[in-house]
Amino acid sequence: MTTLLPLLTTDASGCCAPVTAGVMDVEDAQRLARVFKALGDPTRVRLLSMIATQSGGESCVCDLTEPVGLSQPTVSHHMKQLVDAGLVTREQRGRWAYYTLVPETLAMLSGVLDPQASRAGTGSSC
Amino acid sequence: MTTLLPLLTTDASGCCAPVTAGVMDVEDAQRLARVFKALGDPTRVRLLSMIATQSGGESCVCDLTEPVGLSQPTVSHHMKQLVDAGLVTREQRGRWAYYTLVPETLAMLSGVLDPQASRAGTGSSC
DNA sequence: TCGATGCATCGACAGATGTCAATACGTGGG
DNA sequence: CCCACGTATTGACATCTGTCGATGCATCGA
Repeated sequence: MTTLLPLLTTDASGCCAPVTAGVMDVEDAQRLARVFKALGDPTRVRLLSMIATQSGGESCVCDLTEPVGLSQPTVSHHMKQLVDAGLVTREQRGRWAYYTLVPETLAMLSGVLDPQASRAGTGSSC
Repeated sequence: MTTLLPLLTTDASGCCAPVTAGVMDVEDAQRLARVFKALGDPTRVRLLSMIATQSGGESCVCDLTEPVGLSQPTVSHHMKQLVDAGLVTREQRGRWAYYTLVPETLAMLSGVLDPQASRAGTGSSC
């Protein structure tokens, strides 16, 4: 599991290795940053919030456009960002496109950021 | 506590309120997005990782420039972003500027994203 | 079959962002 | 006091991003 505080790589490979060893590699950083970037817009945060609070845990674009106060194409654009980041999934049902959160992605991010999960590696036993 | 899955506001005010009630308000979303945006760059994620893995939990710019492979002004720029987002603190000691993680901010984000913490409000008891 | 509806894509545009070289700022040493 | 060193700031530039109106593409109902 990757954690952010140490931001250690998934494998606990090198102990007492050079500074950059044990540090998240470039690819992992890119993947993580891609997801965080999707969360880096107030509108998208609100969209996620709306989907999450919606009874049933899913929403269609038509439910989201008005409360967000932006045009339908803009909302569609944001939803695509969230889908590409793996934060929500899209399901077409009839004329409507329903979006649902991906708890696994949220849990992954939560774990990466959790300071509690980051104590390993801080030890001085080597 | 704010959680992201429901992305509910801090106060559990409205039950069975209109759709946008219980949803994170605009200001909260802006604050959150601001921090996530700081995490939305691979370089900054790596910088955080390096600081976290550094023994002592702090690093100066001179330690970060070379492993990141970018110019010193660019690293300084990124560090300012991280400071402004509340993810790290800066302490000048002699000629060097030391940066340290802010565990509280990471914990806050982790809590916001944690799907486990978001079950409240999903109930159908009203 | 045809029109209406929900959503995505396109094209355009202003503003934000990441990067660097050059320069300015502060601190410590001689 | 002045110089060297670590860092921050500035200015410039290319690229990315958020937003919209217009349009295209399915799907459903009549």
